[in-house]
Amino acid sequence: MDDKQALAAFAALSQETRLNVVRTLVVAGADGLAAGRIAEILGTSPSNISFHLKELEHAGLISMRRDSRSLIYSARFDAIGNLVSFLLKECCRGLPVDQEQLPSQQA
Amino acid sequence: MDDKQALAAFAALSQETRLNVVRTLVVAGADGLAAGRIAEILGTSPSNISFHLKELEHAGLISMRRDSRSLIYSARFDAIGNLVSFLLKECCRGLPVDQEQLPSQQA
DNA sequence: TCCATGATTCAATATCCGTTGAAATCTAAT
DNA sequence: ATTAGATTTCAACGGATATTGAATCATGGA
Repeated sequence: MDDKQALAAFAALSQETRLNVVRTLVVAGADGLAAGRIAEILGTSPSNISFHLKELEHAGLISMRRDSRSLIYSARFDAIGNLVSFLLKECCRGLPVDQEQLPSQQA
Repeated sequence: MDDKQALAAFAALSQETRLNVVRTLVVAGADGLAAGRIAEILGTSPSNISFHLKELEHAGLISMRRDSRSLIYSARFDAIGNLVSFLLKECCRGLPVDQEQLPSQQA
């Protein structure tokens, strides 16, 4: 994952509705969810959810397929995993995730 | 880490200069770096780096201390670690990060 | 074909961000 | 007290982003 992809992913996740979309799709798993169902769950309008879904898709965090009239969106677990790896590699130098295991960094 | 903190952290990391600031400070370690030095390394202006440092500090990803005339900024490894944990917990259900892609502990 | 459904696109608007340069602040040395 | 150094703050501007409602597109059933 290069910088550009990571920046796009971070931007995508920095918006409340989109973060909740990703969470919802992660829970939904490989089956995914129709756009309208996501809008319903998150309590937003069709056009608004469509806007945010497009942003997430463009950032590579979710993918879409058509099933009859519905457009089904699902989480791209590989992309999310790559983002975690990016954070660890580029920003933590591979230090362990758990707070207790980190050397105390006072500043 | 709650949603608000995570959203702020993602927003902070979604900008190229700020991502590079974090990387630079992670490499610098606990000693940190003066604002002017960071600006120098990243090739940007004092006022610009000040703006971005404030954003990162507000997001909780870096912290500041004064040393004489210089303001020394350093990475908050705990916060970065918490963000990784958040991503894994909330967005991956703790699952699928390719272990082989994780960086090994570097000297 | 005609209609209903599911979703996207468009246009308008308001707000938020990032950049720039000048002015102000804060600290230390003379 | 004056000056220089390090950094922040301010105001202005342009560009990006989020929201809304109406219009449009695509699909499938009667």
